[in-house]
Amino acid sequence: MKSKKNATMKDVAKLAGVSLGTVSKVINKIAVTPENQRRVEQAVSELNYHPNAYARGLKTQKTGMIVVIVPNISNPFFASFVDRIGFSLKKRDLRLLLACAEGDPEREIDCLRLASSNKADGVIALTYSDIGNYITDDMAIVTFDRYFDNRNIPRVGSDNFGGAVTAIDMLVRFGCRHPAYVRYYSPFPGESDRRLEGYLYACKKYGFQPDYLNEEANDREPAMLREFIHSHQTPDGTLTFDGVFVHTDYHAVMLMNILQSEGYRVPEDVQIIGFDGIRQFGLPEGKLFVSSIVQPVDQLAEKCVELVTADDRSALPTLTLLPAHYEYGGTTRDPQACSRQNAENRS
Amino acid sequence: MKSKKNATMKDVAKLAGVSLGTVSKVINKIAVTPENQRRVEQAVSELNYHPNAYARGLKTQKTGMIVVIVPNISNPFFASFVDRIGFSLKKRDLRLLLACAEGDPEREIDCLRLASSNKADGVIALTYSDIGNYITDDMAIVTFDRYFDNRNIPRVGSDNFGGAVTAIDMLVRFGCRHPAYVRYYSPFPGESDRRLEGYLYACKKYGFQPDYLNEEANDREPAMLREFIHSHQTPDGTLTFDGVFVHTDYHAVMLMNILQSEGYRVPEDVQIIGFDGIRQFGLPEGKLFVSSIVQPVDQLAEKCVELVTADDRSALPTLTLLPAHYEYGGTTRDPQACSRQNAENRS
DNA sequence: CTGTTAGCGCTTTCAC
DNA sequence: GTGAAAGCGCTAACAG
Repeated sequence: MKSKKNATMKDVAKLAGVSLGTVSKVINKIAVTPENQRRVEQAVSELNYHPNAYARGLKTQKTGMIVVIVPNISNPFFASFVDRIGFSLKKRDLRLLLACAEGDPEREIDCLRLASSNKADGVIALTYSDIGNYITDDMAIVTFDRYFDNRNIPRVGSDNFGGAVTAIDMLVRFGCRHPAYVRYYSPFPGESDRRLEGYLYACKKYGFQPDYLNEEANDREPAMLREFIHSHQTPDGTLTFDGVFVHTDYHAVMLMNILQSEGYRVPEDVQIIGFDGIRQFGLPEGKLFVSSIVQPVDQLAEKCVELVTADDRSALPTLTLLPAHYEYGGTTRDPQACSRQNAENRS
Repeated sequence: MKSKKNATMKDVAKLAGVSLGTVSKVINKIAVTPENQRRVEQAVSELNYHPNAYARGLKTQKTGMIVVIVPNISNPFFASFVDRIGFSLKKRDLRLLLACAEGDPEREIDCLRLASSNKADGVIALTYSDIGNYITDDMAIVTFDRYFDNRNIPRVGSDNFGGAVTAIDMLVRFGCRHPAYVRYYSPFPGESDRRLEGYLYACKKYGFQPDYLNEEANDREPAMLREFIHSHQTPDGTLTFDGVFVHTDYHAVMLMNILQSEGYRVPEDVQIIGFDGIRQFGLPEGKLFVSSIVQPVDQLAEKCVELVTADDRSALPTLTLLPAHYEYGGTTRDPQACSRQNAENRS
């Protein structure tokens, strides 16, 4: 077992007393005589033989690997997305080649190349860089959320518009009459832009005056939130909004902390609903940081894998939207959830 | 560009009017005449040529890929570990093949096989399954924390003993006189077992009576914590411990929630220090969930990569321990941190 | 420095 | 069914 070179198909053939082709057939589950089948299997286990993936890949031009590009994996949403992708891939006996771009477009382009250089059979990309021009028409690629100009790349995402409408519906149901919206956006167009549209649509539906913060992601995010709060204070210190739908859970928590440090109570004075459904410690049953519109990560991942592995890529849907749902996370005056929680505490 | 087969080295050679070997040299950065260099480069870009990784791998028996095995990637500690591994790998122009075992030993063994079947050059394993017997002597493998019997597998981890001692040192410095310890452990031996030893050592050092909960991970963890609390209540409701060092941040939060639901204040009545240093939303500057002994994830990852890529594996250290440090996260009566935080809130 | 050539380990015709 | 043989695209050893 020590430093011995790996057994090759040739070795197996010799030991089994059959030809190379026969061994290959057994490995690839093609019919051979039971006798030969047995002898080959015997030799395989005796030599602890495992087919060399590279030789096989060279021949078949298939690698069994899918590149997954995400900005990073520390972000809990990306993490759970990758986690579920891995799960869906595994079901199909595929491997996950992870590429964390860390905001470096070079890195993403490099990963895209993996697909061209036959190191991977497909790419699932969740990216905020401008790599549209490096995507060649022949590669199997699916993007999450992100839209690329001039290209017919299948896109998968949550129903952001519907999710936003749900957020406002919920805030209204829980007593809000002045729901605001806060968003820091990436400069790249994607499906999550629909959250603003959903907010505006819901405002019109309820006859509310839209009131929102809509800025590009930047370093002054907390400061801007503070300013937003101050600019909505009446002389007696109360706020002109009583609920906020926030573009992401991350910013929802940021807003909550700032509101609290300014002496406002959440959810008593201001109710908050975020977006993403990020759970503490990444546990499937983990607590949400805030009440949120939860993205259906499992199904999103499965859909991405389904599309990237599709046999016929010519008939793929350009856009696939999956429903996101509201879930209580402590920052809404949700009567049902509150009573449920009390019950849990008693247990 | 559409459906055209990828250009091969042969195509490049023909277009450039040189031989295969010359092209290969250019690709592998071996000296050729400037004229040939130019012509080959020209042809390469003209044909958009990329070397086929599988053909190359077949020849060189190198793949440029490292398998990273973790239980999952939703757990923030594993996520940031993988994130940093990716970073260290990238510096060396290596790729990360991610395997989330999801507690399935079969899956881990399968990944180990990748290394044998030449699909990967090495393995970094953070695992809680019993896969020791499937590790062959010839594979480049490094484990995080986990110890395998009878095998000389390089191990990397935090200085768990030292970290535990620091935890108690800190609790004492912040006024504790009765620090307890709580731990739910995995049945597999690893370096993190040293946390208990560190606790016991520190108790002896300070002349404290050790007082701890030490159980295997199970489904009744919250219930057992509640029982632990109840069994430490004096008739007037106060607790016989005034600080708890908890084996992980995750359980530290669990304990904190239960203590609070029982009417105790953290850190006023009970101070808590966890272990791991998990940050909210995985941000490098993110808030800790609890005061904690922070594992040096960056250095741990770098060390793992360093060891797995070492040229001479015969002289590798069997164990490499990196220092973990205390960091304030709201659950200790840390005077310095409190004042710092107040300053921040004012900003 | 260059071109030629022999494989790396496997799959896949193709006659038998 | 089976075995022989021709490559997949690349690297490395060799003679020129």
